[in-house]
Amino acid sequence: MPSSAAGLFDGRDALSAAPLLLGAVLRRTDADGTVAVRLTEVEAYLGAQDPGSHAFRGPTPRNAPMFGPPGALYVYLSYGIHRCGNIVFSPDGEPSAVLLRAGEVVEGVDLARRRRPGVRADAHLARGPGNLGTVMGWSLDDSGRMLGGDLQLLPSAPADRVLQSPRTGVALPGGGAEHPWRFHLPGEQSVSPYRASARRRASAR
DNA sequence: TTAACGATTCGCT
DNA sequence: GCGAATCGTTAAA
Repeated sequence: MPSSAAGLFDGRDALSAAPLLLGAVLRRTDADGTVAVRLTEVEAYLGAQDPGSHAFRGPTPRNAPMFGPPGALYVYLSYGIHRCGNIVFSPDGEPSAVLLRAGEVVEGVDLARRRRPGVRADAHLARGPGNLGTVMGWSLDDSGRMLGGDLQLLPSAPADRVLQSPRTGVALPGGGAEHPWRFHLPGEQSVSPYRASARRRASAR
């Protein structure tokens, strides 16, 4: 892992690390080229005490990286289609990860546009976790991979202003106002609009 | 083996 | 702003 990011993982869980990731740049290089994204929106997920987390019910083949060492990537398939990426934190071996929800493409805009045909505004290229995954070119093979090499996290100075709100799309108890674990930068075009989960919307009626 | 359910997105109104 | 599409993952039978 890059030495510059190492301190970020020392004894920190996803909840305390999430706001620090805002403004950081994630940079991935593969056969197609390089794309880098400046993170503008993230969400924290914990373990046994967080019913909204994939790790809540213990390890499974899919969420195994969340139970592994910090500094790994956890990629999962959402709705059978979208690849969403997380960065794993795990103080004391507790599963903990930060979902990368949105960002601004700061390098490789051409490649990002090619990966998202039909998108008009560049600010929308990496808006939403599935879309961010698409421009980054995640594959399920990236799940469990450690940061480093062709996958770099470049930390930034802490943002001077961070907004906090309930997590998007999480239906279970602890996903809504009880745990406002979504963090984003103010005034960013790339931040995805908040949306309650389908289940929560239905039950709210 | 089977059925239910999304840490979502996009197109249409 | 609303609603359907879509298929892997999970838990239960």
